[in-house]
This record gives sequence, structure tokens and C-alpha cells, in this order.
Amino acid sequence: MPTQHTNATGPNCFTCQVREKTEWCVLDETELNLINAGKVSRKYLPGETIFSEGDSSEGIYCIESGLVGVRKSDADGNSVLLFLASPGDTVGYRSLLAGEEHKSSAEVLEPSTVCFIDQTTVRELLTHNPSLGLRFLQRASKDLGDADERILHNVSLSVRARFAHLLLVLIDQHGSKSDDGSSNLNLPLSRQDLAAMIGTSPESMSRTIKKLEDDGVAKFSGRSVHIPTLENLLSEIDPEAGL
Amino acid sequence: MPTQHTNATGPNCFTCQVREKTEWCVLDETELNLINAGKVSRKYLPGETIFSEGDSSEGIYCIESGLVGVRKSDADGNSVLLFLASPGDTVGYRSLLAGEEHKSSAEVLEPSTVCFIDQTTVRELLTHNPSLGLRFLQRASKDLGDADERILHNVSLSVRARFAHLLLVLIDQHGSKSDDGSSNLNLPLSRQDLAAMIGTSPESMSRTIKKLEDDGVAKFSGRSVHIPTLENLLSEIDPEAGL
DNA sequence: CGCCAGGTTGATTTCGCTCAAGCAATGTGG
DNA sequence: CCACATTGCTTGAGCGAAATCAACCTGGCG
Repeated sequence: MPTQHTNATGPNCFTCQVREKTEWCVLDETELNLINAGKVSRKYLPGETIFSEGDSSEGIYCIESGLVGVRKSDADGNSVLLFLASPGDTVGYRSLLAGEEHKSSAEVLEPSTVCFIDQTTVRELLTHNPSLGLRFLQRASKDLGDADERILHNVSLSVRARFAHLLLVLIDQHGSKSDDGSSNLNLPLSRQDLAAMIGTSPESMSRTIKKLEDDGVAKFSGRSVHIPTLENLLSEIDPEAGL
Repeated sequence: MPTQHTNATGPNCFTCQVREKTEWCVLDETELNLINAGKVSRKYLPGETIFSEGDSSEGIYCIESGLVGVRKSDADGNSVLLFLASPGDTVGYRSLLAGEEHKSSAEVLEPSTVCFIDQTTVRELLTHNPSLGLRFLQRASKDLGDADERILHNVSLSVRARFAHLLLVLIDQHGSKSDDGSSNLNLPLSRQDLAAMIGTSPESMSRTIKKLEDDGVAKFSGRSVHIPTLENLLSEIDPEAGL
């Protein structure tokens, strides 16, 4: 049995609850030892940034717990919230693998524990275990498909329809569904964050939310959302759907 | 005479001129033999489609010569031209690696020779040569970064600025630069195609082109473009740039 | 308390889309 | 060779969704 290099204070990759859902599930015991020994675990509080646009890419970040938002902004202060990363997700992989500096920034939204794995270790693992590369390839391909869809949506759907689509995605990934068919969502996202996720202004976001409430499609109170029936959201995107 | 799906007359991977610029440059002789024997080469004429949205992904397509456009559309007829693929580029890899059906369609813009490599061969190569996976990973990561940038540009830049940016990219990839600092571009892209590349309507595209001509930023005649100085284009995107 | 960030609401403007017409180039069939 | 469709592009007019500008709330917090 190989020696396990445990981190005295931090989490241990061998016992990591989320590992099975990550790209790392394909590693064997030796490889796990390598990554476990090399990783650096850290806790972050909401508002802290993990990396910023322009930083050089030194490794990747594996979210063990919490919630992280990945943002991209320009010089004029415009910004989009590209995606949310939850436990099991890896952020910062894009820049490292493209061999570029970070083109987005990662900001912690909920108290989180994040493991940093330096690029030397990552490359070592990638060059010796093809399965790991294929996992990341799968992930990147999936993300790329999502990005393409978003580009199309931005030019073909209204703010209201884009928001409906966003709610469906968020409920699917982070929400809960009740027996009666209703759904709930509770995320630490400000109205500005929601606006930045669909590429609109905070004012338009506010008005859209109000209209959806008036139409009985969704009920917002603070940062929690209640959706009576998902069909209503679906028909916002494609008016023909569900008939 | 019907198009021949034959390797006898088709290109040979060993002598393929563009191979050094593709992901396949990392293959050794044995692997080249595998891919060379397994590939199917075909010539396409402008207007022909290589694959369509919704098709199942059976392999990948390597462009040996010509030009191919990759498009994504929705039910209402809206569409975006996601990118152009030139010799050395591989299309259809995203869907195959994400394990999804095609989420975009590939349409030939110039007479092209394209090699199809079936998924069995691709997977065989990927699982045995980590370098190949890493190459594709690099490519996917780069594409993902481009897509993210496009999402930001769509919400933060005007049609005119997006078009200026597009011209810069197209000149960089497909244009020629003269000694006097001027640049030329000649692509088989209709105004509608150009519009679809920046997510706008053909009418707006037409007006934008006219305005750029009036301002002396670019000269359009048919499908060829002459740019006196690239600085003008740069300052369209960031008014502060170049001062 | 005052201050400030986040949020809502209202008024106004504008960019770009839609609708519609005209035009040039190309193709087609009689 | 000509009438005619057809297709792609341009141009004009009008409209509308959403951005911007500007108040004005709120609730937390030093």
C-alpha cells in the first residue's frame, strides 16, 4: 500500500466526497498520491477573488465546497457572468490548457473550499493518463457548446426569454423540485449578477422580474425564487412549446 | 461523374501539406498509417453541407483545402456564423468529444477537399496518444476563450465596433497586408454571412458598411475589402487606442 | 445618525430591427 | 433575344426593446 501524503489541515483527495463527480475520478492510487501531495487547499469567503483577468495561469482550481462565479469584463466596466462553478467543478483550466493568461476572473459567492493544483502536476498527470485529458476534453467541448448556444440566444431571444432560459438552467443545476411540480431556487446572486448572466442592464433585469411576477410565472422574494410550473418558463422561450 | 470516396486518388496523410499545422502533427508513423487507411477523402463544392444540426456525430472532418463555415440556427430562422475553418482546421470535433449530436452545421464556402476520420479511429488514437488529446484540448480551450470574448463583445460593443473587430480578425487570418500598411481581404462571404458573424441583420450590415466607407475606414467592392490603415479599425473598438 | 451600495421606478433616447420598396445581376424558359 | 423570375443588396420609414439618465427608496453599518 502506497504511502498517503495527507494534508494536515486541508482536505484529502482520497476521501474527497466530490472527486467522483470531477475529471479526477479516472486517477489511480499513485496519481492520487501525486495530486494529493501537490495540491494546496484554501478557504475563501464571499467577495474574495481566486484569480483575476490578466493573471498568468499557474494551475487549476478544484471547488470542493461552496460556489464560485466566473466573470469577464472590459475596460468600460461592462461585464458578463460566464458561469457558476459548484463543488466538483474545476475552474481556470481553460487558460492553462490554452497556454494563455486568465481571460476571466473567478469570484467566490459562498464560503468555499478550493484546492489549487499547480501546472507542473497537472501536466505531469495529463501526459501520462490519456483518460484525464479526455475528461477535460469532454468538459471543454460541453462548455464550448454552451457558449455557442449562448451566442445564438443573445441575438435571437428577448431579455425576458433569455432570463426564462437562465432560470431553467439554474433550477436544473442548483434548484430543488417539489412533488407538486413547483420549483425553488436560492442563490447568492444579486440582480446585477443575474443581469450580467444574460447580458442586460440591472434596470431591465428589475423590470423583467416585475413583469414575470405580474404574469404569475415566478415569485421572487429577496434572492429566492419560486416557480409554480416549469412549463410557463418553457413557453417563454418557445411560445409554441407545451401546447 | 460521381464523387469518388477513394483513397487511391485522394490525398495521403504522409504527404499532406497541412498536417504540420494540425492536431495530427504529433502522430508517429504507425498512427499515421492507421489514420491514412481509415480516412475518407471527398471534394465538396460551395453550398454543399458536410454535416447538419441534429445529425449524430460519427467522426471528425479535417479540411485539406478550401474554406468551410460553421453555422448554428434556431427554429425561427435566426442563425449565427460561428467561425470559418481553413486548411488544417478540424471541424465536428466538438460534438464528437462532448458525446452529443451536432449542434451546428458545416457548409462549404469554397471548393474544398475534406478528410473524414471515423470516431473509432479517433478514439483509438486519443486513448493511446495523450499528446493528441492535449492538442485538441488546446484547440478547444482556445475556441472557448474566443466564444467567451464574443459573448462579452455582443453585449458591450455596437454593431459597428463588432464589425471592425471582425474585419481585424478576418484580415489576420485570411487577409494580406501590403508594404504601405494597407490590408486587403477577399472572402466568399455574402453580406448576410457577415451579418450572421456579428449577430445583426443584413440591413444593419449594409448600413454599417456604407458608413465605414463614408468615413474612409474601409473600401468595399463586391466581396473584397481594402483597409487603408488598421489603426482606424482598432480605434473603432476602443476609441482611446492608438493615441 | 449619515452614508452608501443595491434596488426599484419613471422619463427619455437611441440603436438597431422590421417592414417595405426599389434595383442590379444572374438565370430561365419561351 | 427578350420577358420574367429569382436572389442579393441597398435604402427609406417607422417602430420598439432595451439602454441610459435620473430620482428615490430601502436596509445595513460604521
